[in-house]
Amino acid sequence: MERKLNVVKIEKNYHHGDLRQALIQSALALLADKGVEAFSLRETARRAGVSPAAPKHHFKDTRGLLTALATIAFTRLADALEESDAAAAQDLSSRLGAQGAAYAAFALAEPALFALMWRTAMFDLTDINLLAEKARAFDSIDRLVRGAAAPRVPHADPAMAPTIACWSLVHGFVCLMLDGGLGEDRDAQAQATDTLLPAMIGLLNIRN
Amino acid sequence: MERKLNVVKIEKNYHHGDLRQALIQSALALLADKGVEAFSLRETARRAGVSPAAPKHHFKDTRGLLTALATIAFTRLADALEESDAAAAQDLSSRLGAQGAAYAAFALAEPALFALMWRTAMFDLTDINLLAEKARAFDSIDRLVRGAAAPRVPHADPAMAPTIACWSLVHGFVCLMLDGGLGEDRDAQAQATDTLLPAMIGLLNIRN
DNA sequence: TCTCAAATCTAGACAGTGTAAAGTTAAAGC
DNA sequence: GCTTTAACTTTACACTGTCTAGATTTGAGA
Repeated sequence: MERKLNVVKIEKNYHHGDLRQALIQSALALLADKGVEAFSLRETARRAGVSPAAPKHHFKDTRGLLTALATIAFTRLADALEESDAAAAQDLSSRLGAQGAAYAAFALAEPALFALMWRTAMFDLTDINLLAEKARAFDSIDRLVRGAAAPRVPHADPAMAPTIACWSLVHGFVCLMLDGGLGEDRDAQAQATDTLLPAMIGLLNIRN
Repeated sequence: MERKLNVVKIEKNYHHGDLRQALIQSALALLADKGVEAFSLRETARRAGVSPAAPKHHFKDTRGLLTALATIAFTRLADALEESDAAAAQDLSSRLGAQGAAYAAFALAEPALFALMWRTAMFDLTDINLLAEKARAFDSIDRLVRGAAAPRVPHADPAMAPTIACWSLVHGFVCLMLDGGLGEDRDAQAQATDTLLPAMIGLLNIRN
């Protein structure tokens, strides 16, 4: 029954070929489908067509897989922020608006992935790749708010107030929206993102 | 062996007396101990000294219990916000600072309970008591930011920008801090709450 | 006081979960 | 071609939530 003639190995092999990548894809799909709370390693393996214990060879455990997913999430966020800033106009306020919109757009496009990023009990927060991507995202914000020439200081330093304020404002707004703080109406949420968010950013006294 | 003479029934009865309340207490303790992710209905029952299925009579399921806990959380937050405003000075900026500090203090004092409030997939977001307490908390913020005389409008209304901005800023800051966005150093976090948060609120253009 | 129904809890079971240990298969290295 | 090693399966165990049926206690009515 099984045709073994195909050069491209489509039929199920014992060795998968690139199971690691396949698992990540399954996991991303599962996450998007069911959300963070309903995520399951077994279901991920099932979707990839392998046994429940197969992932262990590529990720130590669920935590390991989720660490990889969170890293991907931070990569995508950092990319989105950098791109939005590169494409934006020259004046600061519109650049701030563009980056805020990019942040919100990313979160609304992949809410489960965005939620995972902040479920720090679920993955390894000290993972070096994850930290790098997270720092890249943060730097993108900081570079815009405090200026490319501003000296790097610890997060808790008073000089960081504008950056953290900007980040907090947008992050908080997005979280409240996704987590039911601003009602459940999807249309109202979209409208809030389009009109309310820029207005809110405009209330912030940022000048560099 | 068992002394039945005590008027106050201390020994273990088949009927617990007030299992509902006991379960809530166990659940709150468990939540504080292990966090939201590690919460378990069976463990809650175990701590209350009853069988795994006992909670069903008082809460339909885990979701039901968590809805009760989230309602308690919103009640406490609303209380804290109202009290802080009642005790604060008269000028707007210090009142804003006080309420922001109260919000942060609540979240830092009970991080797991605070986290639960926004895990909207875990409980019944349409519960009428929960909605009432949540609205009370929101009204406390809105009353301060937009003034007691300001007309009530939908959340997405442009007039809401100051309120949502204020809430988003503080909420986002607290979330970032609890979820590792601002590093893991507890001392730095405490310092950030004391010095950075007021500075950030000061950056907001609020006048009513 | 006795009885009986309702409320409350226990016991047992089932389908899920994560993951550890041991066995099987295929590929790679010599 | 043979052996080693990596990749995967199988099996098993301890958890989880929740369903069912049954046991116990309480309280209300006769």
